[in-house]
Amino acid sequence: MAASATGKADSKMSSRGDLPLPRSMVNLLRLIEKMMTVDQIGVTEVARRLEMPVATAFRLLKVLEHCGYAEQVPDSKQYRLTLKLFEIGCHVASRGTIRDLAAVEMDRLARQTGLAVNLGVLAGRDVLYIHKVQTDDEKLILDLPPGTRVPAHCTAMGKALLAFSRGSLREIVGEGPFDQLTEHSISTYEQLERELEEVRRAGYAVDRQELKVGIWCVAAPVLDGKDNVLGAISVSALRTNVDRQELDHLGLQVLATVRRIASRANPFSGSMR
Amino acid sequence: MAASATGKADSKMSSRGDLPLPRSMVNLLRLIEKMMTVDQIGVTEVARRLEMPVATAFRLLKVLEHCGYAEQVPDSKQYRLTLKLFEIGCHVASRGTIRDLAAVEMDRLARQTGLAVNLGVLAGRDVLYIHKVQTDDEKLILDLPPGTRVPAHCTAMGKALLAFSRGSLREIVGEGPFDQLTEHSISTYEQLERELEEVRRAGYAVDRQELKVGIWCVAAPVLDGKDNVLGAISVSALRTNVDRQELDHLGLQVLATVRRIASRANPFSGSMR
DNA sequence: ACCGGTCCTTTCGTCTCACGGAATGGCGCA
DNA sequence: TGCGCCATTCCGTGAGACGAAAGGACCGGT
Repeated sequence: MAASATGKADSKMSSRGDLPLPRSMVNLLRLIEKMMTVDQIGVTEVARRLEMPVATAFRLLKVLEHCGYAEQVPDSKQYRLTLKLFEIGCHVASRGTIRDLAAVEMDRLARQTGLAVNLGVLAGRDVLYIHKVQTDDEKLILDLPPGTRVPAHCTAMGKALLAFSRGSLREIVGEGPFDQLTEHSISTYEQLERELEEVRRAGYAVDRQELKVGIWCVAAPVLDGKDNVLGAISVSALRTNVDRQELDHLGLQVLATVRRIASRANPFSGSMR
Repeated sequence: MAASATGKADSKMSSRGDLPLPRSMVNLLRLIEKMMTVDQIGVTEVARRLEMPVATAFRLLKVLEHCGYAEQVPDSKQYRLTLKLFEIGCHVASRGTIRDLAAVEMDRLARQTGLAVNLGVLAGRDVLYIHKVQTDDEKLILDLPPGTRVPAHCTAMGKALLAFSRGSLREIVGEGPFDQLTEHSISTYEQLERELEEVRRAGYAVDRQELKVGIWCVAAPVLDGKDNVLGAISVSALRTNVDRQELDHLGLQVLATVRRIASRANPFSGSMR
């Protein structure tokens, strides 16, 4: 992530405006992002929302349609995204991540504990959930479908990921103060730093109602041979169903799980974003 | 040096003939599709594979990078897709499909039957798998992760989808003959037509080793109020674990499941204005 | 039926800006 | 040390993206 600080020590001010990026292509991606939030959308509304003439919006939509990313609904002549992006997204997720490797072990852990198990990676300052295994009724408690983002600082998974990440913590999450999703959420940078130190000592992270009242989570990172963080596994439980001792036991179970996952991942090392 | 002898050939395709599509945007999408198949890729290889000058490939990659769709891995200065496309894909899948509605009922069915349960939709002549619920050991038998495509004519799910689809069968699957994935697969158009008639009569479809030897499947479509096909649910079992009677019973269970799913989907329907 | 509105679609002249050849500099390897 | 491969940058040029405006289908109201 490099960042800042004197990449090219010359006097050229390069704040941000001087990198000339083709507008048409950027607009195409902007259109995709707009379309993913709505069910279907017409040409003129695209033009309005993206601030471009209708002819341009029309051209963009036709490109998406021609390439199979969008389709025109017959009745209303509006456009909607097809599932092609879903296909692509699934490919990306099972290629660049440990999802497939982890799935089997996650099942085992879910069976052992009877709790919901999640797999996620760090995406900026958020946790991005990749895969989940949960037994029916847990859906009602806390459902984190694949593709969901949650601020890292208030989840066990996020803390596990942050604690073992390479980059500087400050660059990743910023200075704070952080949003508090519950009254128990971490809010200051110093608090987070102390917590992560504790996570590193224990090897796993604990979340006591920091994300949602009534929920406790335990999470541990999956590391490759060179201590890169490939992702993290978490289990979530109703606070009323576990006590402190069980929490420790859960921690050990999660640790055992991530070690088994790690041992399946030999040849790779890539750090996933 | 690599005589890139091939002159430009043409670029404007294609079936439509007279609609001029911006090459730059189409190339951007082509790049995404190429990148999804590899772990990481460099500028020159992109240029080679997509038959474009390196400067163009470089520009495309920078657009993806700037918009968060790709990142440059520090060591090898090559590029890889980030999980942004995964996020987008997940949004699309849970917006335009019945995945979320179906998930709970799929769990129930998996528990009742002890079998693997899949949800899919029709994508051209293929079935596109959206979601699955399976118990651990079934993974080894037949694993169809989300995003997978399988020819519709040789799966129970595909037949369930085709049987209740609106469009003309011939336009969807073509004339045949169809690929046979096993010796039991349907291969001719007439055979498929007869089979679909049977499916419409029974209300559910059966696959006896047409997709994979040793596997039997049962599937039924999820219909909305206006008999549009929203998707289909299937269960898969080892042939040695079920007999004919159980197959009928499975059919009824699947039918009950899809009806329950359909009853959850009142305000929405696959294609409303 | 008529009219006004909204939307999708098409056309066309203008000039932007994407293109692509070529040069640069870094890196690994023989 | 030199060679080869690579990512990155530069720049002149003309293909082609842009965007205003017109065309046409549809709808709801009067």
